[in-house]
Amino acid sequence: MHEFGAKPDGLTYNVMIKLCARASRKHLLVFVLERILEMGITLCMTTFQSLVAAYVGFGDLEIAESIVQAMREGRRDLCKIIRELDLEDYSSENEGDDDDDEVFEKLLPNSINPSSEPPLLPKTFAPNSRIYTTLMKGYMNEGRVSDTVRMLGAMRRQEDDASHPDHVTYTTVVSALVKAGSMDRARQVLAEMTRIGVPANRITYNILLKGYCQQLQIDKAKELLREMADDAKIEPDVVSYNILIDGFILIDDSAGALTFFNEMRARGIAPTKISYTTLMKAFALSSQPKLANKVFDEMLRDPRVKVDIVAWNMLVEGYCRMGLVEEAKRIIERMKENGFYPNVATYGSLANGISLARKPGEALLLWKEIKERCEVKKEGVNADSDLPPPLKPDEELLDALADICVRAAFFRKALEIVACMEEHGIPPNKTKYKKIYVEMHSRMFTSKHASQARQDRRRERKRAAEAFKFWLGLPNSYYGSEWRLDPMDGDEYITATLKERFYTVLTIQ
DNA sequence: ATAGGGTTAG
Repeated sequence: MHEFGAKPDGLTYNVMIKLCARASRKHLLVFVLERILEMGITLCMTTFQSLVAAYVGFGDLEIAESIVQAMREGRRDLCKIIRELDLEDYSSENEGDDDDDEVFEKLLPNSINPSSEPPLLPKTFAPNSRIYTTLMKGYMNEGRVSDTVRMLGAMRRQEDDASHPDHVTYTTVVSALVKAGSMDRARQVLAEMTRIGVPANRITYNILLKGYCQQLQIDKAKELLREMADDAKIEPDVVSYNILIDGFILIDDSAGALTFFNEMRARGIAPTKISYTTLMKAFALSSQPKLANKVFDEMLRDPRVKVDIVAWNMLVEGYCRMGLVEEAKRIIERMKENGFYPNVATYGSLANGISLARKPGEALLLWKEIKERCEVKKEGVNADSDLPPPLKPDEELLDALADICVRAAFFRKALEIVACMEEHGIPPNKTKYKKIYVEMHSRMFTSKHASQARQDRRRERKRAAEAFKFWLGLPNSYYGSEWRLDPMDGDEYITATLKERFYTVLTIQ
């Protein structure tokens, strides 16, 4: 920056706070503040605002609260306060990506050798309603409704006008109440807003609409939609309608969803990609993939919106819900041709479709594709940009695949998948797999009349089955008959990582 | 794409 003769200002560092937040560098936040002070840059309220928002984003309400409290008390040793709290729960484990270390060291050289005495604020800053509201959001995020409401009361009692609750503060309270399912109390807050002359806006109403939909009170939502237009003179927008359309899905009414989609367009409100995708969801979830496809085609034709991965996935989901694997695979080919790589949601839908269609062979193909994308290819990073981006599988996807493989007696693959689950910190549902195994395969390989040739062919599968039983903690050829069939034993006995374990087992014989 | 409190799809 200096090379270009440009000097960083307060805004620069507000961006940097956001950068630290996005890169999961909580412990660096305090050094942004210190850097601003060391460079003699004029501090402004937005910096404190950004800081509190960042800590709230990290879910660290202790530091967020302490900043607000220190500001209230007019303390100038804020950096020291934050540093000490930061130290208490410091762990480098979840502090971002090592590769970014150098960048941050350059941006915040003071973070490497922190000054022994953190700098003082040049003057004091009193919190304003924005900062209070940000802290309030922290309470809301943690479901602390009574703290949210108590905060509102405290703000009302403040002497300075800058700290009084405004429409955003009230909307945050409404949101907290709605999240807790307290629609009546939320309506009381809305009434209070009108009464005291802090009028609700479209966002407030949209939050309430969402609340009624979540409570499956679609009639109340429709009523409120009318009320906001007729009484409050706030025209519903595309978000309001998207919420209602989704509300119809929640009560299994795809026809109602379509009606509202059409009503929205009749009112001259342009659908967004979310509107289209939500309507597709209505048809996908009601086993009408062809209708979902029609919506998708209309979305393709609408120049105002761009089809994205979510829309493609919804299309795939529609076919997979019906177990139409071939159609789903064709869609996935098309999405690839259009430059979209399938993601966990795509593969998750497909895995469920394969399970429904009872085509375990498809699961093997899918697992092969997923496995290739799970492996982090260090060498390929700089070269071929054509490589699909690495995939982070989730529990739903891997569990669906493992389930299929266990049912189909693909034990080697099942072990690969559970190993992958452990690598990604997902606890495999051993109890479920054990149940499937016992119910479906416990009599496997027990036929005494099999020919020698057939027994030879089965050897490899049998070894895999034994390894799988070992992992499940079921009696197996390695531990013989002394093994008790106790659901807890397997978990307690086995301590090595799964990968080490089953590879060792497979090479014993 | 790039600070600044509250809402919508997978």
